Amino acid sequence: MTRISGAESQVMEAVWGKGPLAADEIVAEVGAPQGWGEATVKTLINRLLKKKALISERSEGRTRYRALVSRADYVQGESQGLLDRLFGGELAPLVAHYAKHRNLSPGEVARLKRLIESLDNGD
Amino acid sequence: MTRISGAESQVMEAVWGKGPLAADEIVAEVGAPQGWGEATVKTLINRLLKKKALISERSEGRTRYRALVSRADYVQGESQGLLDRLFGGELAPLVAHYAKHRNLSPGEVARLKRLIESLDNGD
DNA sequence: GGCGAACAGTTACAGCCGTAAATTGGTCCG
DNA sequence: CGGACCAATTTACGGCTGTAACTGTTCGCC
Repeated sequence: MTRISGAESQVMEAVWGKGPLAADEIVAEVGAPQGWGEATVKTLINRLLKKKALISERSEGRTRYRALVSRADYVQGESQGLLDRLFGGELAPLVAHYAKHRNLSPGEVARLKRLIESLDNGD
Repeated sequence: MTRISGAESQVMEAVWGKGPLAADEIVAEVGAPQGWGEATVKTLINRLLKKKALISERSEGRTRYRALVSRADYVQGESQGLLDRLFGGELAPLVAHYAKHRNLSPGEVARLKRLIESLDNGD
């Protein structure tokens, strides 16, 4: 339960995105883009196994790794921590900060607007 | 330029919040709440000096530490990283996620709505 | 059934981080 | 001038992280 680190999360993203993957598939998926060697990815996989974020299961002669923690939970923890540490746990200050320092594109503003509206009435 | 770590950021928050502080003031401000000894806080201060996030200046017989990096820059870097890693660099997915998993209070929704509107028309 | 290839898992190592003590160096008061 | 304080530097050490090589195991083919 030691927290998923940055590099490890790349591996998790691959598995979350594509379902259970074999080691060499994970290497192809994240090692290559990241410039990591095969050995490195293996280490990450094993650390994730050890911290029970992945489980290995053998099927049709290949070992595949399946996620044991959900992406939602992970994202939850990460963003919660950031929100709490930096913005008093509230969204509005984050959005304000982001708007001020990054120039939201009109498209993004529109998307946000629709989203907020849907939250406001209904659902 | 090595990035401000978690513990270090506590020290930075104190200085950002209260302006230049002396060592023992920082200890009182962050060491006590966090349960850190004086020595620990000293280490953090020194690491921050080394990475040029703080500078020490002597005035009226006391050495005070002043922030060299702005909170905005720090916050920027941190939240940018999170947004990029977890939400494709866009705000809307973060807001959506947060809404889904944390039940925005109506008050917060209203605040967001006003904020978005002000972004939309104007400035 | 043995051997090599493929694959799974283990060990390694340096750097950063949290936590802290010890040592050195500078200032100011008496 | 000599302590007393305070600041700064150095050293310590275990755990986590990024990065990687090495070893042990399994399975198919001869």
